[in-house]
Amino acid sequence: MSQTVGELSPRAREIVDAARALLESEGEDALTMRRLADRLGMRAPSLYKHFPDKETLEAAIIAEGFEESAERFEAAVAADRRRPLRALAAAYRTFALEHPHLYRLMTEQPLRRDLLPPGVEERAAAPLVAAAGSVNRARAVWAFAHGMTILELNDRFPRAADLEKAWREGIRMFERLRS
Amino acid sequence: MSQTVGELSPRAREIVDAARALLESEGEDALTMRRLADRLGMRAPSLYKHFPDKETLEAAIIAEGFEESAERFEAAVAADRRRPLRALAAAYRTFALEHPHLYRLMTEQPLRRDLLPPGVEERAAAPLVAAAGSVNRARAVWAFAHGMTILELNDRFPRAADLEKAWREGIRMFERLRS
DNA sequence: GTCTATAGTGGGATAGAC
DNA sequence: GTCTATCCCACTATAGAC
Repeated sequence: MSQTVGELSPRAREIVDAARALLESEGEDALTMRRLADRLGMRAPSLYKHFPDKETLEAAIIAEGFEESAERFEAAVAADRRRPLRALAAAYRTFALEHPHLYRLMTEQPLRRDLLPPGVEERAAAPLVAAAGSVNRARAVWAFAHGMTILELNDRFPRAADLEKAWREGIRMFERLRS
Repeated sequence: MSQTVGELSPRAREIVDAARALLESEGEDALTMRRLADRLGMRAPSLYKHFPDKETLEAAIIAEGFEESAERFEAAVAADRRRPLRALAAAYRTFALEHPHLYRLMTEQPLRRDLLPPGVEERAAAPLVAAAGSVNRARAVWAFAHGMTILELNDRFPRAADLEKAWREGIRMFERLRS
């Protein structure tokens, strides 16, 4: 079910793993070629023997993120076939809150699709398109989910806000439209 | 109806204006103290006689953004009392697309409320809270609108996507819930 | 309120030896 | 595939003279 990201040499794999760990623990600003090299016990210039530039390395992390979130979404729908939108929303939020920095890297910038293995984005999107019933409705649901998520990550809701309730308000609506 | 941001000296006003112009024309990365000083025909260190740090200067720009968007939202609701949510959504998107870099500055990071004149955020939010009927519903609508907006700005929808349609799908739902 | 000078910190990336 | 040395870039901010 799981699938490896492209064809990476063993050393390149280690570098991606370390890069992701650094990103997830300290955020995007901490992901520099120097700090990454430090973690790997090597010098920054050596990294360029494995990746042509930083963007390509980031794309490898992003591809992993898409593959893992796709698995989550597929499992969520499989586990609750009665209310796929609700299940997807919960899985979406959970993934983002568990991997906030990865989620930001995946969503807060234009996607370099040319640097990704083909199909990874589509696979992650497929369960939602199926559950929403149309592409436009899927876009609206995605926008709602991303908005809730990124505003929460950016600390834009009041501390006392009942976000579960706001999520439920939104999902309930989208569910009604289906019937 | 319009209101000035805090009490700024004339020179400080000029600096904020230039900073905003620089931000809007070239984006957040271009808004550096050096480039700002260049535009004003002065040296970067001189800016610190007017603002204690960059964050405070940015907060002045953000406050302006809130005031201007509040005016837009109030006018939109006044112009279409039958469908306030639809009017607000259109005004929201228009403001963001007209001022993409300002919109990013206003939404993509935690808000330094301690650096803003009191009430500016609330005033901008008020029309939506009134139109949505409840705070939680307002949060859901905001999340949808912000999601649509920022995903568009981040170029995450396919070129061919009919975003008008996706917006309509979302708004239609939220309108139905009211009745 | 402006300047010069500068501190201090960091970044991505390349050349060329081994 | 790793290294050293280095380039060139950028930033926020402060001290102190005028």
